[in-house]
Amino acid sequence: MTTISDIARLASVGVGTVSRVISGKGSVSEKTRTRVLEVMKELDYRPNGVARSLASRKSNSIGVMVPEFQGRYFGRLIAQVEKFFRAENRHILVASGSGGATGERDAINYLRSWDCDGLILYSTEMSNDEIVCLAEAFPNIALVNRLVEPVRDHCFYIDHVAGGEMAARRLLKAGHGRIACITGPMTKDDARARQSGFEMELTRHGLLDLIKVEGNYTYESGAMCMSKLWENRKWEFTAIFCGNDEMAIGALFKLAELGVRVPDDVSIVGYDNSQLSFHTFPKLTTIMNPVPDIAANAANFIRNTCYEHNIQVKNALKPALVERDSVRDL
Amino acid sequence: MTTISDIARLASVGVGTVSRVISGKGSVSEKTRTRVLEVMKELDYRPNGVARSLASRKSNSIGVMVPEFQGRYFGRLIAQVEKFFRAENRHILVASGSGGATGERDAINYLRSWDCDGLILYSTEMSNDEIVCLAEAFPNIALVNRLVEPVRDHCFYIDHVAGGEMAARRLLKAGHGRIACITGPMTKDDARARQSGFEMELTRHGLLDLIKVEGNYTYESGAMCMSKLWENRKWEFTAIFCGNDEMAIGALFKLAELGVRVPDDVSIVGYDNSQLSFHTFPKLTTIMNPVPDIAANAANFIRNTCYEHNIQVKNALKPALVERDSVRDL
DNA sequence: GTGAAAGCGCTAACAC
DNA sequence: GTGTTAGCGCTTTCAC
Repeated sequence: MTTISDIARLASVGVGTVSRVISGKGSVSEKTRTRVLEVMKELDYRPNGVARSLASRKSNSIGVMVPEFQGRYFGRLIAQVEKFFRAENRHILVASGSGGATGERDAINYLRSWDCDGLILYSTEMSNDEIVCLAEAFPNIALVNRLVEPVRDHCFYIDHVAGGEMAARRLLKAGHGRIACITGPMTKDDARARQSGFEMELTRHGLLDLIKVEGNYTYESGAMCMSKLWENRKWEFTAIFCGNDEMAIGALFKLAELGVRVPDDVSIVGYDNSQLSFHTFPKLTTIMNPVPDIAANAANFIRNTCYEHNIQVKNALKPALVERDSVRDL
Repeated sequence: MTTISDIARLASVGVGTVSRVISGKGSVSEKTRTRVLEVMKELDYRPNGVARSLASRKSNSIGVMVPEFQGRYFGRLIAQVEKFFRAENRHILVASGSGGATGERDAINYLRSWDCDGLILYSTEMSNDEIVCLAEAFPNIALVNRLVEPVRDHCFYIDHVAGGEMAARRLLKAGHGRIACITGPMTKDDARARQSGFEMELTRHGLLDLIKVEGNYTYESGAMCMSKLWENRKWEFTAIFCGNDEMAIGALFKLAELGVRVPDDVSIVGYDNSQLSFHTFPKLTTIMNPVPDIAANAANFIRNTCYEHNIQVKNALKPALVERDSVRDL
């Protein structure tokens, strides 16, 4: 392996000089600079990042922790964050917190042990207290898709109440008055927020009753809830709001089996704008998670705290309605 | 930040001893060991991975390069690889080669600069020559989803010819005799292999002519090719083989618009077993990419070369048919 | 079983 | 402008 002193020796300069041409900091005469560069090229020299990081106490890399690598959502998040940092020649370290709080803790420890300058965390399992502790010990931290009150400046989250309201407004606008809901698991903050935004908006328009079934965000549960809704429907609904797209697609599938046409017989609004929602028939009207916004704001927050930027950031990001073909105007 | 010498001082031992209890190598008396462990816990000591890596010339982490983070495929690959290494307390570094050969080179250089013990690469843009060069300079390398002849031991790829044959056999078994194809881009090795396997199997059964249109693997192109096929169909086909699921779903969508029923009027076989294929109506019969196999074999290859394992690995992995609802038996 | 000391490849401070 | 040198936090001999 070629090291900096090999280069220094062959170029007949000191290691300090080589270091200066590598980093571009400090001044080097054009002549020496060229010579050093030549030797570097010739030997295919690649500065050792580990040593640089250790010596400078700065790794120029930021750690990203996601619950898992699968799923379109996390991929998009990672991709977006990476784009930002790659643009300024920094890198990201990715770790998955697969499997509960312990996994997440491990992943974070790993990231910290590699001297990440900053951390972007999508933690679903760790407790609020633990996160507050972490943020005290290591302030260069951005929390994604989660609001932890004591450290709200570090949080970049979606205003799901607003999202629920948007869904409701769309259905109201189309003239639907009898609406069913397939909600996400009520143990989850985001599921509750979506639903409460939805119901609040309905209430504001004088629509006080609706029927709902609780699912668990999976395709299967969507189909099952749909069956339930359909079997004992003394209550004739014309539209369904689903807590996420997967369940909406499960419902869509069940409806197709039942011979019910969407949107002719019943309208559906999903939530998440997942890739799937674009590939169904009919294409799903849904609420878009502003992943790029979240990623951008979290990344900028880290750039501010770690790399002396001074960019305005927004913590609560608004979702948006994506109009497609699953809602029919009455 | 707590360092190893802080621990040594507080536990009244030398740094060497602390190092031994951290690594578990060498012998330490039970008494000292306990004391050191206590101090470590008390100070929330986290060994610095960067320093360890530099000192030991071994990072216990392996680099993974994928073309992009989005898409189900890469997520699954990364997740699988990570599972293997996490199980033995090692970690993965992920980088995306977004944007052509340069991006891939950058990503690989980055991974190497961090002293990765081994590399698992999903390169789509770099030339064979360049890969051979790389493999000479750095032999701890596994190539995923690609066959580069001179270094075939390092390659873990799918036998797409076999996949094409499977698709053909399924359709043949159902009694289809007039078949249309929406192929992937013929510039791509895998698209050609899929198609040639398909055609070879047909030929073996005496079916010599078929109609085909070339797509580019996207949803949109699937829909467009389907239109083309449908418009000027002097040729009455009863089945379609698509080069991947995305195009198959595009075709499905177009067919639904056209009022053509699947599989009643026409059968479809896709390729890839993407998540999407499970969420369509009807569910898509398709060919499964053995991602877990690929990941496992590539990971084991690296474990053999980097970490003294001795596991049997297979280079050419066979896909499999996934039977669902888009093929009708005539 | 344990401590001291010499690096790992680099940066940064300091002399010149 | 440039070379020298002292670390960065750790592992790994090598004595004891």
